[in-house]
Parts: sequence; C-alpha cells; structure tokens
Amino acid sequence: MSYWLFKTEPSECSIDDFANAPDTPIVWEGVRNYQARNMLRDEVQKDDLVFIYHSSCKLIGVAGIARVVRTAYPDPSQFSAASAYFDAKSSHESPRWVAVDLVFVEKLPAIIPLDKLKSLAKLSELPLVQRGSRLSVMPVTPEQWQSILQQR
DNA sequence: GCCAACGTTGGC
DNA sequence: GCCAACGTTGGC
Repeated sequence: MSYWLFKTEPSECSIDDFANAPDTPIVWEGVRNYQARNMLRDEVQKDDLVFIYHSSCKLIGVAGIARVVRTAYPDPSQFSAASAYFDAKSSHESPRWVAVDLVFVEKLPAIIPLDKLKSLAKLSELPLVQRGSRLSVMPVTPEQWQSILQQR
C-alpha cells in the first residue's frame, strides 16, 4: 500500500465533490504529463491512499483523502473531441493517457495550507514543496504522510 | 539528437 | 494578470 498526492483545481474537482458523493467513484482524468502518467499507470495500486491537494485557488493546500478503487485504464476524456482533455494524437488501439478511480475517505477539518507544508522539515524532499516542481501526481512516503496528517 | 520557440503550470 | 520554471514540439 502506497501513499500519493494528487493536485486538482477545486473549480474543476474539489474535495467537496468527493464528500458530496461518498459512495461514487470519481474518475481522475486529465493527467497530461508523462512523468505523472507513468506513476498513475505503473505504480498506483488499488487501496492506495491519496491526499487531494487544491491548487490555483484561494486556499491552496491539502484538503482531504481519497482511496484508489480502480487502477489505471484508458482515460476516456482523451477520445472525446468535446473535452478540454481531448488528444487527437491518441487512439483506442494505443491510448496515450490513463485515468484511475478514487472514492472519498475524509475531508480534513481545515485545509493544510501550502505555507505550513513548506515549513515542515520532514517534507523537504516532497516534490510539492521543491522549487520548480510541477508534478501533479507524486509519491508520498509513510513518514511524509504522517507528518502531513499531524497538522490536522 | 539539438535546441529555439512555444505552451503550460501554478504560486504570488 | 504576471512570470519563472519547466515541458513539449518540430525543423534542421
């Protein structure tokens, strides 16, 4: 069992979308970066736990926790011309992008803000707080996971 | 395979 | 909205 952190813009998909549909899998689609894709495809396993991180919004930080219920499969949005995530260079025969499904686990009582995460020495190796890092899917070590959870 | 130009991310 | 940093594209 591994831990992850996934970034999302809450205007697109927020922890409340999970909380409002606690038994409905959320399709985590739209990852369009190869490094992130490779982790989704090759490493994210069923029952892994995921911090849901809100970016590009007023209150930036870790908002809650979700659990993986379906491992990587072809991201449907890449085939949909109407989707913002449409990729004309992908094909059903050889899909370029993958999605996973997540379900709600927990909404944190308060967002753990990015400032706080940056101030924690134990998180210095977490790509999220490293200069220039833009990874939208990243691994979290058990120690980092506990360190973040302690900020609740 | 190099690398300039362009596009995207995401905090501020 | 700005812009630094990074990623991708495509001509050569």
